[in-house]
Amino acid sequence: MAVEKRREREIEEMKELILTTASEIIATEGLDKLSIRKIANKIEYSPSIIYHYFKDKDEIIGNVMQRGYKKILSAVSSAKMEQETPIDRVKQMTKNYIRAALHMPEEFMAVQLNQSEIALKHTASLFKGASKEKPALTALYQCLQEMYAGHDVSEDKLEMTGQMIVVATLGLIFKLIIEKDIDEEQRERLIDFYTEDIVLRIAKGTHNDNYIESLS
Amino acid sequence: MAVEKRREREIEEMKELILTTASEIIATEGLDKLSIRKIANKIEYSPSIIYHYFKDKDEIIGNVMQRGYKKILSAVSSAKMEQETPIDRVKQMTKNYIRAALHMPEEFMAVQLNQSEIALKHTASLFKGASKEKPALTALYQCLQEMYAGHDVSEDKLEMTGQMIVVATLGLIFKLIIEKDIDEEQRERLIDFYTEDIVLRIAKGTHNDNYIESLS
DNA sequence: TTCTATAATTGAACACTGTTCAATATCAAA
DNA sequence: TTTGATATTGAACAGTGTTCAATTATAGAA
Repeated sequence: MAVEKRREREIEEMKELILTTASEIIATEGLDKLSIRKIANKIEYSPSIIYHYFKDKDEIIGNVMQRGYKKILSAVSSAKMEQETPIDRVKQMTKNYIRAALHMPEEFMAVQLNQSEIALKHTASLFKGASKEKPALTALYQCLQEMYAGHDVSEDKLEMTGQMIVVATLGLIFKLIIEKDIDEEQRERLIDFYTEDIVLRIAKGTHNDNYIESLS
Repeated sequence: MAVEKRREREIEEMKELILTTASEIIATEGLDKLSIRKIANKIEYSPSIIYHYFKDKDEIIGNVMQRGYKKILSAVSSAKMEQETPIDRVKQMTKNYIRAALHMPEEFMAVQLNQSEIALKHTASLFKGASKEKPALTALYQCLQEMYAGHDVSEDKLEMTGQMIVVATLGLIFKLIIEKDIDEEQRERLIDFYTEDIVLRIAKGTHNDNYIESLS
């Protein structure tokens, strides 16, 4: 019986070894340079063995992505408590999200572009009612609800607004990742302009103009 | 001499044949299923011959993408004249851009994600001063300039605002393409909400609040 | 028309890829 | 020590992009 526990642990360790090795390759050489044989070489096993621990390459990629993405999500949610007003929380969350994504560009792009089941569990969704299920959206949605508490704004519009912030942020991150040779100063200016200004423009739109004034 | 002209034409026809075949495969089976051998089979030539007309696979993909993207750009610029006010032109341009992109999702994604030289010539850029060089940005930039003609808005902020609209639009398109099983109604609602509402929220932010009022 | 130089086209090969599977090695339990 | 399970391997298959020497076709000169 004790032996079974050890085996289980060994299996977990082997999976871990494969995943971290894959992670290393992705980080240093890029996702497109990741191959089963390259992983096998690094861990000094034959390529075949990998298929005893993972169904296929996609499952490995999926797992690596999931891990990376969890880090990003935790970076976002850590902002929830730090800031006082919902507006500041939205700002902070967005900023954290962008920073975290730019720290793991390969993983981030892969998770977002991969429509595999494992990825869909973690990425934001545009489906109606998604705000209540997707972790990336719930926090944002709650902030918006706080902002407009007591004001006559339909739940529908509120959700769409949240989705638009997510979508716009994704677009900015994508562009910043793709255009990697953009100079540091311009990059910072854009991130700042986006988080300090654009996000608010989007968020503050969901109401009558008087309420805009009261928020600024 | 006349023979040279014919040869030139034949080379052009062969290139055309390769590109349209590649285009077909991409449209029906997806970019990841495109292979040199598959193109060769379809045009009933040996795979090697393709390398006499194109440097490598990337050059073929680049050319296919360029063509697709030109269609999208022309769809955008066709809106320039139709609408009266700059606001309506921005709306129309954005709508056209989204629609055109969704009609050729594979090409669009590939152009945007491919950071090859051929792609960089056509995609929007976040570089400072890019608005004056990139076709996707110039039209938008001009509308914004019109909107704020005579008002005290720095050129810098105007450009960044334009870039933010582009970036946000890209994000929406990406998400709509990736989440392909979203239902038609929600898709339309989102596109409408974005073009009719969000774009304006972003665009109208570049000024004092009084000017906002006068624009609505 | 025949010969020659040039360009088009091919087939075979190389070095990769993901994946499968029968054969082998390892090791715990009987 | 033998048995049974499982971990591990090597070889193979079918696919990929790409190169290159050998072949074929063709246009212009003799």
